Amino acid sequence: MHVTSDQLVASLRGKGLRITASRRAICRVLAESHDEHLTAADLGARAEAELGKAVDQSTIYRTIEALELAGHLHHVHFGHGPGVVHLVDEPEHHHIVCEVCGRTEDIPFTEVSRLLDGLEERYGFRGGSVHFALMGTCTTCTS
Amino acid sequence: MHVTSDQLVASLRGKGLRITASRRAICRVLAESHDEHLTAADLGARAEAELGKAVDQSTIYRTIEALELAGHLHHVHFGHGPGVVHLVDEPEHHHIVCEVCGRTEDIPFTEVSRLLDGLEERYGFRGGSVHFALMGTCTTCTS
DNA sequence: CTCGATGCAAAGGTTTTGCACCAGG
DNA sequence: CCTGGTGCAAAACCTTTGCATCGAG
Repeated sequence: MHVTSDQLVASLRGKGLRITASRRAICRVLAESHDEHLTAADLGARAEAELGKAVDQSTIYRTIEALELAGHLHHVHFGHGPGVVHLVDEPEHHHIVCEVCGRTEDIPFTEVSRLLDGLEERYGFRGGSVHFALMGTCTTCTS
Repeated sequence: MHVTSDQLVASLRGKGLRITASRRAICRVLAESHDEHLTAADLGARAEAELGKAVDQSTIYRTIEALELAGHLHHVHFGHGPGVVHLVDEPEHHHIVCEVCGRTEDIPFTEVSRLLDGLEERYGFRGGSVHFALMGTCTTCTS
């Protein structure tokens, strides 16, 4: 099962952080869009819609930071432009992005773990971050 | 052998582009530092040193763009912060970056090509871009 | 009551762009 | 000459920060 808004809220509270209406809205948006990749701007817009009042961008970024520190959020770069954020429930995945059409796809982390094991042996490098997407070209655009 | 400054200049000229003292200096800097990864700022500073006069940042970026379009330059992101640029002579390589200490290393492209072949089969995705480094942790920092 | 969260505004760092002028071919 | 390159300045873009105030616990 996926992380719920309440679990996120509880986790923040457990860390001694305070829960406000804005944070609750942000958590709700994230829980509702666990399968999407939202920019800070997206997240802000949806939270404002849920809440019916403005949420400052600094609040968005600071809440993202809090959730990231709490281990609930990853933020990832898909190319140039804004970073995106998604919950770290469900199996860890990596991202591939077509540089031509911009299409993105999630791939199971196990697909890349073999490569990363090789790198560890040969280069003393434990690659584990999905912070940047893999860039390339999808077959449609390869034609 | 590595690309020379003259070859870069000739290539630009061949595309109908014009050669100025600034561009010549930029090409010379790039040819001299084929094994380094330079930010636009680095490149500008060195070009100014070679030339003994100021080169505007917009000129740097526009020349980078021209060389990239001509297929001579890759620009790569090693994490947050400025992108870096390097010539695409010599065997293609990928980059690994330790997220903790910031150490970077080049790895032969063949190390990752097996992974990418698998992705192509299973996801219809030809990964070929080295636009983003692989992020992870080096053994020193894993301890 | 205290300390964390918020909003506002401003700065930060990198890259892009508009525009008038200059100069390569 | 004509088109592309240059410098300058400003904007664009995303993110971070300082500070006074608010409000959760």
